[in-house]
Amino acid sequence: MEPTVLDALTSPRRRAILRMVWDRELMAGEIAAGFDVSWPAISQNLGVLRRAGLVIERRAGTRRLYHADQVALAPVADLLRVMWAADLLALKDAVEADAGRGPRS
Amino acid sequence: MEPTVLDALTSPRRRAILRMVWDRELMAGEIAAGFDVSWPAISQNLGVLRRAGLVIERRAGTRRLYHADQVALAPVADLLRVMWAADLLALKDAVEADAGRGPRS
DNA sequence: TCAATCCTTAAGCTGGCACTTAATCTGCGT
DNA sequence: ACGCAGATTAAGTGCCAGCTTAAGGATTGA
Repeated sequence: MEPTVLDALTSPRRRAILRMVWDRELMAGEIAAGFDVSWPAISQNLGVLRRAGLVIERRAGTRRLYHADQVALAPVADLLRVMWAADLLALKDAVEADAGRGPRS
Repeated sequence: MEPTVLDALTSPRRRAILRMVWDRELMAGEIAAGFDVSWPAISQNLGVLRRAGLVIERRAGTRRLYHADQVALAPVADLLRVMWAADLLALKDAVEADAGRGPRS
């Protein structure tokens, strides 16, 4: 029932979130502002990351602050670098495919 | 359109196939016999692995032989070890969840 | 060329996952 | 107590990856 580390990492969105909080602590709202999807969507993804043990939640008043758990992430740090590189390629491909709708080069 | 290395590795089934042909060459039929899904399902997964450049196909008569491309796999070998370990855990959890239907311990 | 074997490709179905909107919760200020 | 801001939880929708069955090559042997 609880999501595994791999479950959490298979989503590009969650990898992007993880990169945002890699070396700093951010409010849920700040994280959500970085994407053009709804707040609840980000909240749900944060929940997956938290239950998988990849991020740590800290409450401060009405706010919830998140940051990557470096210890838990150490074994998959290399994996993440590979995936982030792949994410950039996928983004590049998507942009080019979209440009394909316009004037052909 | 062509599947990426990561696309190929996200599927537990494909990781299992990859492990089968890690250090030996097997016929498509032999691989399919190792799973309780249909032949075409395995063939499709082999196609993904092949287009992603992770396995090499060799034709011998009417047969098609597959084996892992060690060179292409080298950069993600560690990743695979992590994923195979996770696969074992997932299997263990699945078995325990299934046992939960029967008599409680 | 005919049939048989081995395997892939085509077409359609389905479960799961990430998203949406709406409702709810929690802590703070007044 | 009340209202508001910050965020999660609940309920429902749509899409996609992987499966199924059925049809279609490719190669060998008679």
